[in-house]
Amino acid sequence: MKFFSWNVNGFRSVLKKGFMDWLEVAEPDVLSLQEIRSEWEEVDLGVRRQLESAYDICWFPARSKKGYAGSATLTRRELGFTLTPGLGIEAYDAEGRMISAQRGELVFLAGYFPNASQGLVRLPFKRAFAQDLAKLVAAHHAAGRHVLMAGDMNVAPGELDLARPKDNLLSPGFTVEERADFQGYLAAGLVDVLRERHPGEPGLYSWWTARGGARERNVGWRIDLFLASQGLLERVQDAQIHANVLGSDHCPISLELT
Amino acid sequence: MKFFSWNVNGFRSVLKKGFMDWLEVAEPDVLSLQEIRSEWEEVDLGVRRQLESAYDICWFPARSKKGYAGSATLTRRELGFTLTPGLGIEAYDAEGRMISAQRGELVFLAGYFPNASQGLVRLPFKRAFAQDLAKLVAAHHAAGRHVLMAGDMNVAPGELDLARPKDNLLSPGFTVEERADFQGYLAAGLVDVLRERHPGEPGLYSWWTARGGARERNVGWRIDLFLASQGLLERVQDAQIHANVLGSDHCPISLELT
DNA sequence: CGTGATAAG
DNA sequence: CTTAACACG
Repeated sequence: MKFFSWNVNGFRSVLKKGFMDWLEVAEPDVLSLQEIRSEWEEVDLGVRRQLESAYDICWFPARSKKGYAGSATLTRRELGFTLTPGLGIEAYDAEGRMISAQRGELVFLAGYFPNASQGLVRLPFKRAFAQDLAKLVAAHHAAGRHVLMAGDMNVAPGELDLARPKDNLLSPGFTVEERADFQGYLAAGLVDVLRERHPGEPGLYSWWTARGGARERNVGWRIDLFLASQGLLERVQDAQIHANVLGSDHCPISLELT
Repeated sequence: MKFFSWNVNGFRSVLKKGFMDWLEVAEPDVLSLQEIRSEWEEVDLGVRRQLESAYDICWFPARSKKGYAGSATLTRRELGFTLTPGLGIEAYDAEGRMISAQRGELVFLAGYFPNASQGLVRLPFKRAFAQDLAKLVAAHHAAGRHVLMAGDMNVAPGELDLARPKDNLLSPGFTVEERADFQGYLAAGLVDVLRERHPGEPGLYSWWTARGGARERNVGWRIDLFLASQGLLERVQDAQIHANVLGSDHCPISLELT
């Protein structure tokens, strides 16, 4: 079962840049999209029909602000996932942040984690979100469920996960607070799958600023992640960063489960 | 002496679409631009230097709102025009509407006349502007000066001056009020030069909506005009609409004076 | 630097 | 439909 996650920075934008071609090649069984920045009705009708023919779709745009944030989860129809938009917490759900997809004892919890923003003005919001999410993961574990958490987490877990750690100690996405909250996910029993499989390997990034050729020079951040319950690790076949896939300032990441 | 007027709908935009090439071919002696929508400092430095090498330039952007309206007048340096931004009436001058260029007994009064706007919300403003301008023209005439008035006047003088007069009797640019105010310019002693030279000729337009191929089908309006003092008419060599010149939703117009 | 909303035309 | 400002990332 191939899981993908991609912050598309505007679904209508990435559609113009070959998203459907990518989809045909990647063949995800489960796909989380972030920053869809559109209502489902605003998406090209042909695309909608094509996607609906193969996938169960939970399209979850922000209610709070048009064209802002939002996420979607698509699961291959035959897999029979149950899709639930939101965490049941209005502040996050109004921004279309997280979607649950459940199938048996597996919960796929994916979406667009808040950005701490310029001046860290949304750091408190982001921290509350992370802490609420860690509690939810712990609750799933307590109930005997496995969790696969994915998305644009807007935090680089460690120094290895961004090209310029020293320059970004106070930047949104690398503050001590954000990294501490990330540790909270691990404390809840999750594992950063890609880092687990590539300990010590630098240069593995999933986001590059659009300014000044950062992507060509691979001056990036690894902020798009798959975190898996420890009990799920033996089922992980593969975890990848598809840095060659263009169309957004983020690239897709994937994880394969038996 | 070749006078040109062109609503460029964003000077930086038209620069990308070959404005400088057009300038080299057209060789205006005097050029009024409307809807420059930029500060002079925002214009490409090479372009600024090139223009400054040949022209005296009065760049008159709106103070009231960034990227809105504004006009400019460029006169060939050797002609020795005196350039004065504004009419001395704050409400108009804050929007960078009109520039005077004087040389001997000739006053070139050009710029971007207000648009009555959706719902005619600015019709009162536009009427006040037109009436103040007519008074100014009359004053110049009383003082023995000739006036050449030009620009995007945002009014089609008569039924012949737009493709769909019946459909636009209540539209901004063709209301009875706007046409009455246009008559005020004629009452002040000005003549619509192009119409004077082509009485009864339809299809002479200078603006076409960007929506739905209006320009290809020549469904347009003649709202960019040269009006000349009666005493100036014997010096008029030529008056043209350059409908083939692209780059804006308006095309340039010109008038040649001996 | 790019996406999308918005105001204005 | 297009320009430009703006918010956000």
